[in-house]
Amino acid sequence: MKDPRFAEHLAVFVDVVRQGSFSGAGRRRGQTPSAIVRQIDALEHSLGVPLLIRSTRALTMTDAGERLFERAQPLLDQLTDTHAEIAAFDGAIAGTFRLACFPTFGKRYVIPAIERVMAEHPRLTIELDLTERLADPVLERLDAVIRIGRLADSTLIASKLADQCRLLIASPHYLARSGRPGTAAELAEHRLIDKLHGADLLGWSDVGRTAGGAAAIGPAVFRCDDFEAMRLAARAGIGIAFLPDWVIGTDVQAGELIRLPLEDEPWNAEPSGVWLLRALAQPSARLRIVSTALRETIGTPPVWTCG
Amino acid sequence: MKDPRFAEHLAVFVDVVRQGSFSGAGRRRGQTPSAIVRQIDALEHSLGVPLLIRSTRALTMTDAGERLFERAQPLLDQLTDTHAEIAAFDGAIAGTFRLACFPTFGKRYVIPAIERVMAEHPRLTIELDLTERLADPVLERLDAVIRIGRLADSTLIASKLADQCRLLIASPHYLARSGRPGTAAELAEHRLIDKLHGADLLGWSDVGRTAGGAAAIGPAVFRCDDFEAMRLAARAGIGIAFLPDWVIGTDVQAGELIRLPLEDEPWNAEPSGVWLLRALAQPSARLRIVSTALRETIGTPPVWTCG
DNA sequence: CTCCATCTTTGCCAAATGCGCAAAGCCGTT
DNA sequence: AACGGCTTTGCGCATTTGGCAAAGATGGAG
Repeated sequence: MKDPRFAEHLAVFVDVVRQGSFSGAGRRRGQTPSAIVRQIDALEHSLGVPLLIRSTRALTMTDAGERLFERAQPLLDQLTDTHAEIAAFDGAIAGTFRLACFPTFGKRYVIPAIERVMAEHPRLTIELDLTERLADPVLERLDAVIRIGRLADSTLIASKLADQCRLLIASPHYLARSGRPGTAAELAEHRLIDKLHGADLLGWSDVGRTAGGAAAIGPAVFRCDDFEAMRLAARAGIGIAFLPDWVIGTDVQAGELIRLPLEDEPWNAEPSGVWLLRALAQPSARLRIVSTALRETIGTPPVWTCG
Repeated sequence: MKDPRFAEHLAVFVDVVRQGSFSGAGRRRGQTPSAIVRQIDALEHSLGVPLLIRSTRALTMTDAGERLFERAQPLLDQLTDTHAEIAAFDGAIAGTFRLACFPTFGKRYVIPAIERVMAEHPRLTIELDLTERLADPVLERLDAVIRIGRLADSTLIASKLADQCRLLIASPHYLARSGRPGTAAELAEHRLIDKLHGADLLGWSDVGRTAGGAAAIGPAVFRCDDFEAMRLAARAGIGIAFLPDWVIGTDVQAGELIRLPLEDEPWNAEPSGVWLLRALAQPSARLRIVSTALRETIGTPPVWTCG
C-alpha cells in the first residue's frame, strides 16, 4: 500500500474523533496538539480527501471522515487482537516488558521476581518504572502496572497478586518508653510517622475515620515519602507507623515491630490487595511469565502475612 | 496499541515470507536487506516472539510466524480496501498524484491535461516522472504509469486511454531527393533515424521482421533517445523515421511529414495502445479525475489519428 | 462588551529514527 | 576450495518527527 503509516494514523484519527479535539487526543497519547495535527494532515494527504472540519471549538467529520471512522475501529481491533494473539505465543520469550510500581514494592518483590525471569529468558528485557505516581499503562505504553489498595473502576484488567492489610506498628522499646495505646483515640498522645506525599490509598485519615468521631491523630514527628525509610524509622523507635503489611510484615513476624490491632482494625474491613493491571484483554506471553514469577516470589499466603 | 508500526511491519513481514528472503523483499520494496531485517526485528521485538528462523539460504516461519502470516493478508487487504474506499471520495480533491510516462508523451499530452485538472482542483499536487524506463508503480510508489504499445502480463490494472499505430514517415523533400521506397526491402537504400536507447516496444526490428526474411535495414544516420528530436530530424529531411502516431500524427495530417504505408503496415496488425496502469483495483478519486482529463486531452478518436 | 481559557495552526529547530553502506561471516552449489 | 548470494551489524548521515512558542480563533463567563 502506498501509505505504510495508514493504520498508525488511523488510530490517531479515531482518538481525535473520540476525544473531540486534537488537544484531547494529544493528552490521551502524551503528545502535543501540533504532533497530532501533523499526523492527521498526513492521513488526509495520503487519502486525498479531508476528514475533519476544524475550528477552535468544534471538530466535525466530513462524509469521508464518518465513513472512515465507521471502518476504522473493527480494523484497529483486529490488528490489536492479532498482535495479542501472536504475542501470547510463548515458545521463545523476547522483547521488552514495561512495568511500573511503587519503589519499595519494586525493590522488595518485583526485582527478585524479575531476576529469576530474566535468568530463564535471556532475550527478555525489562523496563521497571519505580514511581509514587499512579502510572497509566495506556498513556505511558506500559505492559502492566502494580497497584495496591482498593481499585478505582477503570478499563484496565486486574488480576490479584496478593491480599494486603495495613498495620499500626511500633518498635518494642518505643512502646516500653511511651506506653501502648489501647484505642484509636489514645493515638493523640503518641508520636506518629507519616507519609510525606502519599498516594490516596494510604494515610492516617483512614485510622481516624474508622475509629469514629473526629480524627484523633497525634503529631507526625517523622514524615518521609519512602516506605523503607518509614520502616527503618519505626524500628528505630521514633514513633508509631501505619504501613502496609508487605512493607513490615516480616519485621512483625520476627518481633522487631509490634502490631497494634486497635479496635479490630476496621480499616481492613474491606478487601484490599496487590494487583497487576493491564490494558489488553489477552495477556501476552511475557505478562503471564512475569505474573507467575511475581506470585511465586510473593508466596501463597504472602510471605509478609501476620497471623 | 503499544506498537503503532505493527501494520506497517506486518506488510514487510508478508513480503519477506512471499519472497522467501530479506533480500527479495528488499528488492520488491526498493530497500536494502539491512532495512528489511531491522523492520522484522522491530516486529519480533514488539510481539516478543520470533517469527522467522533464519539462515543465509533458507527462511522458515515459526509457529507464531505461520499464524501471523495467516492473519496478516486479510488484515492488510482490509486496510488497503478501506484506504481505497475513502480515497475514492471526491468531495474535495487534494493530496499528491504520482505519474510516470515517456517524456515526449508527457510534455505533449499529460501536462496539458494536468494543467486543466490543477486549475479545477487547486489543492491537488502532481509528481510527474518523465522517464524512458518502464516505471514500476508498486516499487516506486506511483499512483499510475502510462505505458505504450502492447502490454506484458502483470498484476497491474490497465485502462486504455487511446489506440496507437507506428508509422514510417519522411519529409516531402527527403522523398523528392532520395526517392520513395515501395517495399520494406528498399529501405536498405535509405538513411534511417533510430532511437538511441529505446524501450523494447519500439524499434526497426519490427519493420524488418514483419517484412519477411533478414531485416532489411539501412544505416541509421541519426540516433537519439528523444522522440521529439527524432520528429524534428525527420521534418528536417535527415531520413526516414519509424515513430508512434502520437508523436507525428499531427505533422502527417498537416502534410509536413508523409506516411509510408509499406505492405499494409503489418507491424500494426495487432492492437496497440496507450494505457494507464495502476496497482489498486479501486481507482482513487484523483486517478479518475486525471484519467478523464487525459482522455479529453487525447480526444476520441485521438487527435493524432491519420485516416 | 471585555476578558479568559482553551483550542488550532505553523515556523523553527532539536532530537529521534530509519536507512544505505560496507564489511564480516554463513551456506549451498559447483 | 571457490563462488555467489544470503544475513547481520556498526557507523554515519539524511530524513522525519515532534516539542516549543507564538499567533489567532472562539465560546463562555462576568
